Amino acid sequence: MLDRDLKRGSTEMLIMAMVEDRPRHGYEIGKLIEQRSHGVLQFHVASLYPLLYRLEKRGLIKGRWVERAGERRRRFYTLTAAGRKILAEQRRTWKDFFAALDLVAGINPV
Amino acid sequence: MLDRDLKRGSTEMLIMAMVEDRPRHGYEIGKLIEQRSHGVLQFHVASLYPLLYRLEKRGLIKGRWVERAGERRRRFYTLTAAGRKILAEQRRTWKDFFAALDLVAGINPV
DNA sequence: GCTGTATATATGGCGTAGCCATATATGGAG
DNA sequence: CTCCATATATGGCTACGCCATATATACAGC
Repeated sequence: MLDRDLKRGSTEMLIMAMVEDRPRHGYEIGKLIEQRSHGVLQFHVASLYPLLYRLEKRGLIKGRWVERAGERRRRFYTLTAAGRKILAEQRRTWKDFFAALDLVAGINPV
Repeated sequence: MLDRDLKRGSTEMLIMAMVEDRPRHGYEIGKLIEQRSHGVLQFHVASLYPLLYRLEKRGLIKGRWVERAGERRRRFYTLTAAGRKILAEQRRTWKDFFAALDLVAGINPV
């Protein structure tokens, strides 16, 4: 099993969770996920940006370009109302999935 | 996100967990996972059998045909020593992954 | 005898998520 | 002048799990 298989389907939730409370740009999102998970979860750029475009296209996040003098342009994303709904659903789905996994395969030690 | 993406990488662990304590045949494994997870986890036959072959080829489970009068032939699988080791690793990996997911995206309610 | 359902295994082809590799560009440290 | 962190972009690949379909037997109901 490869690490990328583990992550399948969790990436959208992670991204959305990062822009839940305030706008963030792509690079920041990637770094933050890595930091907060103590390196367990890492985002490769080739996954990160296409994911952001996909989420925006589906109306779950909304991006806007911000250009400041002496800074490279950055695109900041915020969670939309639709995104908030889907995020809640995905949290629930993952929780249920893990509970089921524990029930069948016994993940948590007794 | 499709359900099949969630499951990626968990299928091997589930199969191995089912043959951890005693031999079971493919069909039984599939049904048992479905039952024990209350329908949350389902195995499609087109995933189940190739997975069993793959695990056997890698030496993680060992199968043997059992034929009894008035019964269709069935292949019973048991976990090998190598399988036991990998199963422990995968349990740990999933536990860590979920902990990280919770840390970053907040799966469990406060 | 016929039909339908549960049991049981088998496999070719498909979609797609996340990655590899690579590209472009800028600011600051040394 | 070089190197690194920052910041975004994309063509092509791999591999997992699924769809669809196939074969075969036991048993219940009529």
